Amino acid sequence: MYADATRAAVLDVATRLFAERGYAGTALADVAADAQVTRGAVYHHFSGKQALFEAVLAAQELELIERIAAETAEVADPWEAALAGLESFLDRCCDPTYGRLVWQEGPSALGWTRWKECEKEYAYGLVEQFVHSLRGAGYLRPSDINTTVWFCFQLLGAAGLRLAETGEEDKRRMRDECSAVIRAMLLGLRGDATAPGGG
Amino acid sequence: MYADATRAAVLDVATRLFAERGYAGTALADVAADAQVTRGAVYHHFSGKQALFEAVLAAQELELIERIAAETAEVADPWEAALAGLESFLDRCCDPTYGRLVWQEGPSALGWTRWKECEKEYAYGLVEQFVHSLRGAGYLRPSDINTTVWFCFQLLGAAGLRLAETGEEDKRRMRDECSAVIRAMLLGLRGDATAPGGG
DNA sequence: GTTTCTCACATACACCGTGTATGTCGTTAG
DNA sequence: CTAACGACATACACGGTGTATGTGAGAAAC
Repeated sequence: MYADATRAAVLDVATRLFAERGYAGTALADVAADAQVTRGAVYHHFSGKQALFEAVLAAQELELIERIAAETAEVADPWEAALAGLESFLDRCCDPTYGRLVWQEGPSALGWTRWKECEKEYAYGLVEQFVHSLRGAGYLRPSDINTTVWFCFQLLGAAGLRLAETGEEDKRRMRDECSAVIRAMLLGLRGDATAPGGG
Repeated sequence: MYADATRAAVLDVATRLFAERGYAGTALADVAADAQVTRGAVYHHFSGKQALFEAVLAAQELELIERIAAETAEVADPWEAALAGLESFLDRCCDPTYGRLVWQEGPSALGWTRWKECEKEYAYGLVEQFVHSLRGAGYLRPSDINTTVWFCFQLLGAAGLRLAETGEEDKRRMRDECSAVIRAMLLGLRGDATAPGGG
């Protein structure tokens, strides 16, 4: 019963190829060939190209939210928890495939609407939680919460993209620069304008 | 000599269809049909689908940067000029097609790299100018300027997307909410943390 | 133990969309 | 009058998705 292994191999190859060549630039024939099966096998396990991509995406996002949940669980203060989540996210984005798949290929491949639907389950939902808890703790100046969530989410996406296109040698530095700019912008959202350095 | 009229008609229809159905969802046959010509005419005036889209994009962006240049020319203070540019941009984004074409379909249609190349000429370049003048005037806390430009650019994109997906009846309110959140985030980038209300 | 059923794939094909090569018609220049 | 060129239309080749059908191995039924 090698079915699971086949499925995993297809998913693995698809992850790599979608990240390397993009969604449109990757034919299912290429995926099948690299996984050493035929297109028939791919269609047996996934209902189509888009479904395969969504599976790839889900795997990427699940890995992220588990990591973030683990690293923010012990932090009591919502603001500190959000910053911890940010750092965790930025670390994940240093993986070249993550940012490309989720932030770049995602909207392009699934279409704007469908992508956002998927994201609701993962990154977007996570940001929503953090922002709500920040507001609950009185950290945010009053403005429409959904709009705030949206801009925070896009801020993370901007970092993901930036890191995805940054060469391996500059990645560490870029990660820290992204962190600094995002932190500064987030401070702008606070009702109080005092900045506690970092951490 | 109806060549110019034909070209304009194709460009016009393409703008509408790309905005309504997306890049991938629009076949050149549909464009040709709506413009009451054949695909041959489309290929006569544009070298291909991507080139047609780039022409559509360029027209959208040119309209924007002219408007922004006009409305910010008389503002002396760089910070106020940037805010004036922001307002002008947000107004433009209330046109349902602009945000969708530039921020949503753009990267998807042209691919990440090519889109950014195109944007350098238009919106991205404009943001770059504003940020440089802000830094020149000492408004920005020291951090990597390119990263700052990038995040500001993406902040605008986030607003463009948000407004593109907002219904006509909520657009005015959403516009103002976007303005408020962006202004707050921008204040976070200032060296001084004092917020002069708005304006 | 042979038949049958189903799972996991492979093969073959129909359809759609792009791009390109070629054909046609009207206008203009010499 | 014809030769050339611009502005299209027509026809076709190619690549890619999705779907329908074929096949072989193993489990289940009897």
